[in-house]
Formats: sequence, structure tokens, C-alpha cells
Amino acid sequence: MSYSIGQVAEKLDISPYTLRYYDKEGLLPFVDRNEAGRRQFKDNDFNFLEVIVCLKEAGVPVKQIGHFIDLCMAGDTTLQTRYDFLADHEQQLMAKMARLQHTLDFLRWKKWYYKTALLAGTERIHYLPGTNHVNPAVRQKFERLVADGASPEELGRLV
Amino acid sequence: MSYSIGQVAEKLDISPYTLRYYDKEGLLPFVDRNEAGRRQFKDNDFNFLEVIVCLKEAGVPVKQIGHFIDLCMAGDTTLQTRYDFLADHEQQLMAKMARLQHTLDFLRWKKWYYKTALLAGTERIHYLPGTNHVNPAVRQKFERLVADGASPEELGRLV
DNA sequence: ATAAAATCTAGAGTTAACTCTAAGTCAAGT
DNA sequence: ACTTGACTTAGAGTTAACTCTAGATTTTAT
Repeated sequence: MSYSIGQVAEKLDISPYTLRYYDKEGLLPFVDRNEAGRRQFKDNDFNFLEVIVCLKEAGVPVKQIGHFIDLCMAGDTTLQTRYDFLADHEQQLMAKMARLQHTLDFLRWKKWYYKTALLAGTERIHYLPGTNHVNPAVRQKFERLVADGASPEELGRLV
Repeated sequence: MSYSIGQVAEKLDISPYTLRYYDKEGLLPFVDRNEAGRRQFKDNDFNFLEVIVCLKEAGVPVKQIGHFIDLCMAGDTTLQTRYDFLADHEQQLMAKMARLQHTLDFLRWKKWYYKTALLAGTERIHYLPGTNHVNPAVRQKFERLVADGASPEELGRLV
């Protein structure tokens, strides 16, 4: 079974332009061509394509993905290097997810801030008296509520 | 207490160039200037800066962050809009984290693939006999191990 | 007092990752 | 046979988010 660039693009939900760009950047050395020079993807190619999509999603730059594909084409002598590459990006991805969890927590604290302001009808309830400056104690109050067992997502939910 | 652009840059671990760029894009309308025209950040400004950094980390484009800051400057009539904005990006961030978890799982399956290949000394153990194509059953074997209680991170770990 | 470091603006340059255009070839349907 | 649409390449254009340069001014340190 073989697939045109358009069919692959549809399956992966990326444009044919992007696939050609990846090819230009050396990410698709495994793709066959027919007599007329058109790309003919085969089933096994999706194993590579899945890796490319995965690394993209993980935030790995195209150049580095190209490097990994080079290692794949080089054969068994690069198995350890490939493992190390993936292990490295696994660590980076875990670190990123931890950062995003903090970001999410912050977003929820701000939601709580606006929820309580909305209920009061004004943001002034969070200000130090006579100023437009947020009272630092407000943040601490939120942290206390979380420490006392309330989940940030619960606290941030309005209705 | 007030802070120069350099001091703020250091605290937030971004360059003064970037801060000036944010200002140019309308993200810092709250910053005061001294007699000579230099930026003078005050303690309360860090409440805004924290939000900017948070939204950046969440992947929100600079233009949209500028829109949010505009809402902040507009006063209490925009409280609901601001809440909705944060709730929207909370959802987007959760969706992204779910995608990243899948990406991480895929990365770990590939680590297991290379780990087992390394132990065998060759990637051929994963190929269909007489081909260079990966046996689809290999992926299923990994999934079965995970279903039987092994964690993907355990399976992917070498040594 | 003076040198060095930090800041200012306007605007140019950079980079990554697409995204598209042009001009041509090939394939599928009527 | 012919039209329509998918594909090819080379190369230009776009966009976002910085990142830097130049030339002037201000602040800090000796």
C-alpha cells in the first residue's frame, strides 16, 4: 500500500507544504519516488512520521529532528545515541510539563482573584485601602485556602 | 521601592531588549517614567508582570496578552471578560498538557523500542523477517506490558 | 571630574517554521 | 481528447518574537 503526499498530509493533519518543507530539511530521506518523481509513502514510513510528529509536539526544533532521522538511517551503531536522544527529550518534556503545571496553578489563582472581585462587583476589594495596588495578603489567603484542602481548580470556578 | 529595566529583567530572567519590545507592543502601559524618561517599575507592577510571564508560558501570543492588559487598565466593567479570558486559556492549557502527556507516553514507547533493540544488539529484532519494516505486533506487545501494570517510564528506562 | 555602564528611541536584522507562487508535469474522470 | 486537480521544484514571502545597532543621554563609581 502506498500514499500520496496529500493523503499523508490529511492523515497527519498537516499541509502538503509542510511535508515538502520537512523533506527539504532532510526529515524524510526514507520516502520513495515513483517513475515521475512523485513521493510515494509506504506503511512503514508512518513509523518515522509518528516520531517526527511526536518530537515536533515535544518542541524539538526541525534541525534536531533531522539529526535524529540521520541517526535512524545510519543503522545499529547509533542505537545508543538514539536512545540517549529520546531520554534527553523525555527529561526536557517532563520539565516543561512541570512548568506548565505551575502556570496552570497561577492561572487558577488569577481566576479566583477575578471571581471574588466579580462577586464583590469591583476589583477594589483586593487593593490596599486608598491605593490601586493589590494587597499581598490576598495571594496568601488563596494559598491558605489551597493548603486547607481546596483544589485550585475548584476555587477558580465561577457560577 | 522602584526598579530599573535591568533589575526587572534580571528578576524575571528575560533580557531588557525583550522588556522594551513588550512595552512597544503595549504590554507595559502601567510602567512609570522618571524625569529623564527612564522606566521606573514599582512593586505593584510585578502583579502585571507575573501575569504576562504566565500567559507567555501558557503559549498566549503577545498581541493577545496586550489585549488582556488593555482590559486590566479599563477598570471594573471588564472583570467578567478578564475572567472568561483566563478560563479560556486554562482550558487550552489543560488540552495542551493532555497532548503532551500522550507525547511523553509515545517517547517512552520509543525508548523501550530502542532499549530492547540495544539489548539484542540490533534493531532487526523489531522487523518483519526479511524486511526493514517494523513489525506492528511490537507496538502491541509494549501496550500489553503497560496494560498489565508496567509503567511506560519503567519500561523505557535502560540499565 | 570623568570614565564606564545603563538607559533611551527608532529602526534594522535575525531566526524558525512555515506558506505560498510560478511554471511546469502527471493522473483521473467524462 | 481534454479538462481538472494533484503533484513537482526553486525560490520568494510571511509571521512572531525577539535581538541588536546607532547615536544620544543619564546614572554610577572611582
